[in-house]
Amino acid sequence: MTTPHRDTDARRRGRPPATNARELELAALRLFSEHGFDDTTVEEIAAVAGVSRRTFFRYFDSKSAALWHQFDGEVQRLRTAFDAVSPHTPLMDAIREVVVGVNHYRAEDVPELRTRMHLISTVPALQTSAGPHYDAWERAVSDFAARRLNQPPDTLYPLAIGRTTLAASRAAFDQWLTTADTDLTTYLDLSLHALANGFDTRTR
Amino acid sequence: MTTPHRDTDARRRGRPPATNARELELAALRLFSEHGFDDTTVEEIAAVAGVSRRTFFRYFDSKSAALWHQFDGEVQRLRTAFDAVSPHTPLMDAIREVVVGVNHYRAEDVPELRTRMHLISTVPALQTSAGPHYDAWERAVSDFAARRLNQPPDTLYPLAIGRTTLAASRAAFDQWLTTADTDLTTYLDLSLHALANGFDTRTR
DNA sequence: CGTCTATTCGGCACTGAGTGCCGAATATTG
DNA sequence: CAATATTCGGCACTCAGTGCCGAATAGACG
Repeated sequence: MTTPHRDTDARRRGRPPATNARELELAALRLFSEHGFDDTTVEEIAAVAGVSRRTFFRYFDSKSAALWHQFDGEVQRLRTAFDAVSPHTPLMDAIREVVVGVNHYRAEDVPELRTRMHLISTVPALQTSAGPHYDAWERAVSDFAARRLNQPPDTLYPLAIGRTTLAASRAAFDQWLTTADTDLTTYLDLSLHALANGFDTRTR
Repeated sequence: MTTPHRDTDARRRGRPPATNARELELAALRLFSEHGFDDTTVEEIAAVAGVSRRTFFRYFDSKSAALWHQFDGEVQRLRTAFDAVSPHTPLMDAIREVVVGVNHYRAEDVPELRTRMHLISTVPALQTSAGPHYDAWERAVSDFAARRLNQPPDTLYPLAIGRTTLAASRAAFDQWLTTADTDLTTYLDLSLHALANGFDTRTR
């Protein structure tokens, strides 16, 4: 991850930044939607934000990274939510509540979220870039599970719980994308309940 | 996926292929291990196999695709195994048995498998390319679950089952990679049992 | 105000992945 | 031997990503 310029502004010394990650992200999101990911060059994204190609790569490691900016932010919100959860809530319940809680979006943010997730789940070149971002998300869950189970995070159970939690959540996202207007959190809750039930078809 | 030259040989007409996907895969695997993925150029891989750079891209869509050749083959073996499973075996049991069954490897194939999986799970540029390959694997499971549940494959339950099955299997693979010599299938069986139990910590 | 220093920006040059195109090479068919 | 089918190699091109360096622009300090 690039850590170029701290967003927290108390007016620093040198030349002020001409843009920021968020602005570049929005420019990328717009162009990707209009012309497609492959037919958009970094040059064009940078131009929309009013900076040079070189500067784009100071904010993002790759062309696709711009789309993962918000997602990466969710990882941090996940971790803080896990830190705040009651130690008496059973493990899988705690995970479900945290994931669902982090995914409450304001109505005005939903269209952008839909656009981004639609791109991520349809454009092959973007699926291709998902790996490291998903890993970080999974690790947040694995670390929590590891603390609860009193095991190292890279052992079977914590690993499996982190990975399957993301897997179930992604299924919920995909389902949400193809439906008209059911709430995202409804699908997340459903999918994570199913996970905690071992997909027992009798209990549905 | 590139479909360049049918491997099934009954001696066709034109100029005979100078290499094949398997040979290129082995060349890539060796160079990636020795010099690292990033420090290996497609030019070098092609040279080891005795062909030109241009020809490499006739067999694989990308430099990383060479490493996924065997994995992609497993998807087909998964599908045929699912077709052969007894309709009376409960869903999650069937999935576990099929996945475990497909992952029995001959002892002489294990070193190559370890090398490949180690590269896949440690090199960022390779994690980055995993998405589409994982998707195909998941879809094989989702399609089976969909038939069993009598639902379309792109609905919540089949989707979630396909994705979480891969997630649990990958956790088992990772655990197997970090241990010395426990059998892979042992971990797979453990992880998929845990999945079917909803990671109920009381039953362990 | 003038100078120093910190920080970002823009441009240049370079490597390497991936692609389109076309003629050369090499096989079978008749 | 001629026709046809198929793969190969090479060239040229676009674009992502990176290292480097000087220019630009701000605050700090005399």
